Amino acid sequence: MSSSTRVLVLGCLLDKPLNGYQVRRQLDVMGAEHWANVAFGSIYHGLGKMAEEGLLEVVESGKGGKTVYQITEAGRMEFHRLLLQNWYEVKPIIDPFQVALTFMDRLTKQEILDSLDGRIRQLRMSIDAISGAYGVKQRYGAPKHIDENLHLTVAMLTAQLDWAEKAVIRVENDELP
Amino acid sequence: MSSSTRVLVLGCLLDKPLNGYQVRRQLDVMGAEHWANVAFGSIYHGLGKMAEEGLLEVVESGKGGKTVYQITEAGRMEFHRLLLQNWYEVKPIIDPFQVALTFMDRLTKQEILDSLDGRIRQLRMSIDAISGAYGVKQRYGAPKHIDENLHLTVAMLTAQLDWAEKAVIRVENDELP
DNA sequence: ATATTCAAGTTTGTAGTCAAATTTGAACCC
DNA sequence: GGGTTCAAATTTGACTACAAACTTGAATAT
Repeated sequence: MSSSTRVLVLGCLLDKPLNGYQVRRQLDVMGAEHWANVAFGSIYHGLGKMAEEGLLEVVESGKGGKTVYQITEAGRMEFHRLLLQNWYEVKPIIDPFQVALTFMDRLTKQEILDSLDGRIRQLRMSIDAISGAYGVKQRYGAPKHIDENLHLTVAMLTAQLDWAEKAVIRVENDELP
Repeated sequence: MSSSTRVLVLGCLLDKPLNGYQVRRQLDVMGAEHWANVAFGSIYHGLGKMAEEGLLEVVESGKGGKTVYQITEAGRMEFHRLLLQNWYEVKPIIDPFQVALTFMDRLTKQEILDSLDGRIRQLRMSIDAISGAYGVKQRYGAPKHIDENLHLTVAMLTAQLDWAEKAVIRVENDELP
C-alpha cells in the first residue's frame, strides 16, 4: 500500500491498540478525508499486510470477530523512518487541473472564461471556509500544529486563485491561449 | 481508469490515430511525467477499455501485432465533457507531506528543522529550474499556454516554500509543535 | 548470411484501491 | 423475551495501476 496509508495507520496505533474500525474513526477525527485518500478496504488491507511484515501484532483476536492490532517496536521504527522521509522529500503534486490546462486550446474563449469563473468562486469559498476553522480544534485540546495543515492548504488554494485571476485577464485580452 | 488518463489518451488522439507506444511518446513530449501519473500499462488498458466503450475504434490492427486507435465522434464529445469538468471543478490536492505534517509532534525539534531545511533547498531548486524553462518551448513552435502549466506549478511551489520558511521560525521560537 | 543489438510495441501478473454487501452485537421497545 | 433497528466491524470482489517481462522487427556489425 502507499506510503501515506502506512504512515496514517501506524500513526493511529502509536498510543494505543485499535481495531480496523477504530483506526478509520480516528482518521475521521483527524479530518483525513480532506488531505488524504484512505478508503475502508485499504485500512484493513494495510493492517493485515503490516501484521505479516511484523510491524503490527494481533492482540485480542477472535471473540466476536474483532481483531485488535498493536504496533511493534519494528513498527515504531518504520513509522519514524517513513515520517522523516515524507518530511524531507518534495514530491511533485498531481493536480488533474494541470492535465486539463494542457488542452486549453481545445476550448473556446467563452468556455474557458466560464470555467475559470466557476473555479474562482469555488476557490474563494474553500479559502473562507478553511480560514474560519483556524484555532477551532485547539479549544477542544488539540495541539497547535494541527492548524499548520490548514495554513498550508490555504496557501496552496490562494496560489491557485491568484493564478486563475491572472489567467482570466490574459484570456480576455486574447493573450491566451 | 482515472479521469486524467482518459483526457490524456483521448487528447493525444484528437489529431491523428496512434498506437499505444506512440501515445506514450506523445505524452513524454508533452512533459506529462511532471504533472501526471500515467504508466505504460494504464495507457494500453485505457485504449482497450475506451475502444469497448465506443470512444475509440481500431484501425489497422494485426500485421506485426501493432494496433492503431482512432478517436470516434463519441470520443470527441467525451473528451470535451471531461475537459470542461476538470476545468470547472476544484479537487482537493493530495500531498503526502500534509499527512506527515499531521504527526509533527512525533519528531524532535532538530529532526523537524533538518527536514525543513532539506525541503526548502529542494523547493528553491525546483522553482529555479522551472522558471528557467519559461518560454523555451515556444521557440520550438509550441503554443503559449504551455507556459501556464509552469506558472501554476511555480506558484504552488512558492506557496509551499513560504510556508516552510515561516514554519522554521515558528519551530525555532518553540511556538511549534 | 548470420549473429547481435536495440528500440518499438504489447502482455501479463502482482499488488493495491475502493465501495457495496455482509455479519455481528448490543440497545431499545412493546 | 421476541423482534427491530442501528452502529460496529469486516469481507468480498470487481476494478486499476504499475512495472517487469516478453515479442517483434529492423538495422548494424562480423
